[in-house]
Amino acid sequence: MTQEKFIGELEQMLLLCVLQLKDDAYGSQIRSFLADKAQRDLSIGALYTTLERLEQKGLLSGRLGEATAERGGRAKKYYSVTGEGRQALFRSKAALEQLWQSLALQLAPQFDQGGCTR
Amino acid sequence: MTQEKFIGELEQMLLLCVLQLKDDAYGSQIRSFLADKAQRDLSIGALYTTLERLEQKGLLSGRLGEATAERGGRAKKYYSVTGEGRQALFRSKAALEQLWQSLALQLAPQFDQGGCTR
DNA sequence: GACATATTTTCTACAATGTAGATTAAATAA
DNA sequence: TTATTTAATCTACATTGTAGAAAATATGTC
Repeated sequence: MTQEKFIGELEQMLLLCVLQLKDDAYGSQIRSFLADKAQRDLSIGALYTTLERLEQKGLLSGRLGEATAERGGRAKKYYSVTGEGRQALFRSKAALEQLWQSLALQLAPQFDQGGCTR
Repeated sequence: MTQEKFIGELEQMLLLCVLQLKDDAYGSQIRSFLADKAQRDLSIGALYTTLERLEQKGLLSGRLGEATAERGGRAKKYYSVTGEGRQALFRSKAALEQLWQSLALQLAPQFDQGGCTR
């Protein structure tokens, strides 16, 4: 293939959530985190479908939680971002950032690209 | 509706391109701009389909170019970003940015959110 | 142990967005 | 009128976004 594949906006966000939740990145935590930090409310189904797809693409890896949980309910599935996932994330960030930077430059050409003005 | 609709990643990018190209935002220009600034190569079809959808959603408005062009070929269709388009764009930016900011904070808690370290 | 309850994931289905190739339209040039 | 040029539209399909219902699997209770 000649061009890298791009990941969707929600995929980017979920990758970021998992990255930040570290050892506590599973379904409902991820969902709350996203709602809290980005004001984006997902249904359960929407969440898991996307997590599953990210795993299939190799951008996330999932492992089942310990069997000896001190609570009721099914075992949690913990996710972590793979190296490939990190790459995809930073690539997406870079692409969007370059466009925003050009815009900032156009609006205020007296500032340099670093964007630090204080 | 209870939650604002989100726009796709490519939609964001095209909105940004149109914003920056100002009075010269039409098909092939937009396409070159995107390829140049964000290293994202789109087919003709992919480009116009997305522009068309953005127009239908009211995030872009299009008008046909002047009939008295000094060249061969069909009339250009110029686009501009509507107020609604601007809003959608900044909303998307904000959501993603908040997630990235949390991450930066986690990686380097000694720095404040402004991110300026020089 | 059967049954309620709690917690979390999977299944099924459809809508929206991303993508490309071929075709059409509309202007000028020969 | 026939090329040539420039640009947009059409058609079709793949990928990503979204939600509601169902299933799985643990603990608590009688």
